[in-house]
Amino acid sequence: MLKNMNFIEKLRETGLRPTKQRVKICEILFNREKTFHFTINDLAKKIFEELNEKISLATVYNTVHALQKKGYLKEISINSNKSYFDTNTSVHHHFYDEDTHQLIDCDENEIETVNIKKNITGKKINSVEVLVRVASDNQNQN
Amino acid sequence: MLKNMNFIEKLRETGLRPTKQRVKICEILFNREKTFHFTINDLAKKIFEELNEKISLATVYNTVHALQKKGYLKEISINSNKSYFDTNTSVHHHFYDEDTHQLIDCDENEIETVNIKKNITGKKINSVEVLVRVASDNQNQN
DNA sequence: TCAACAGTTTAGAATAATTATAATATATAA
DNA sequence: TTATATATTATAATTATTCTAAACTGTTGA
Ligand SMILES: [Mn+2]
Ligand SMILES: [Mn+2]
Ligand SMILES: [Zn+2]
Ligand SMILES: [Zn+2]
Repeated sequence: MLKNMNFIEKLRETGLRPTKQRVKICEILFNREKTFHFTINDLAKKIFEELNEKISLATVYNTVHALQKKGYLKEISINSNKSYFDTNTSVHHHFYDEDTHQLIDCDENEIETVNIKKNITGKKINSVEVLVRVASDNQNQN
Repeated sequence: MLKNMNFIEKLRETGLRPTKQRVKICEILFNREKTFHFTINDLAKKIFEELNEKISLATVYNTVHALQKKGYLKEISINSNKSYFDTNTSVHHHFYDEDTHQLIDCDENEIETVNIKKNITGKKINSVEVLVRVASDNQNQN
């Protein structure tokens, strides 16, 4: 689902009825330059800021899960108390800023391809993803 | 906290009172050959199997968090609905079996050192960890 | 055009993991 | 042994998420 699209068409193509709520959520999620990493709460807050009316939390959950199922969103595991979602659905790596709790995507060229030497018989590799945890460097005030 | 230790001594050394419950939990967690990856529920179940009396869930949480704070346990993020803990507290990589929901540690030599080319000014890297998701290979029945 | 129907939204209830509370019990220092 | 700080426990509270069931809306085809 790319930038500045007709989301009504797009939703219909993927078998999702283009309701007012879904179109608005798609605009918020996908009409942007960069990858968006968010929690359900981030999204609900942004919806309320951009619209003046609010969309039910249940609908936000429903829509995010529907978009995820259709492959337009990906869930990311950073910590275990809430779900993060990502508009970049490719297999890719992240920096996680432990101070600001922000996720940053890594481009292909920023992390060398990870070489896996282990093989588990009967199992295939679905994804290989790196998480780089960073925090402010208060040590070297030199 | 190594295998077959006097956990009463060990706990006292780290400033934790060696209560009956803590000693028993340490025995279950650390008296084993291999790394133990577990959820609070896994641990609570195992406690009830090995002891005949049960330890309050609140105490299980308290003890796991106390051990984590002292550096004897590490929290792992696999999915966002429950916490996984790891008796291997070093920075290391994992295979996650999406069929069985089991975590497997990677040895140093099983994944080549990940080369990070990106630098974020003012931030230092705390850890670089790889998660390899695997699942049963039903494709090649050839 | 518009009724019919399936799919969607919604508020609120239910669930599940985790954390907080506060009374009771225990470990340890004096 | 006794006093004090800490820990355990049952239970309540909290938080994220999912479920429910009634009201609503998008779409289809007469
Ligand atoms: Mn947690
Ligand atoms: Mn989830
Ligand atoms: Zn991303
Ligand atoms: Zn591990």
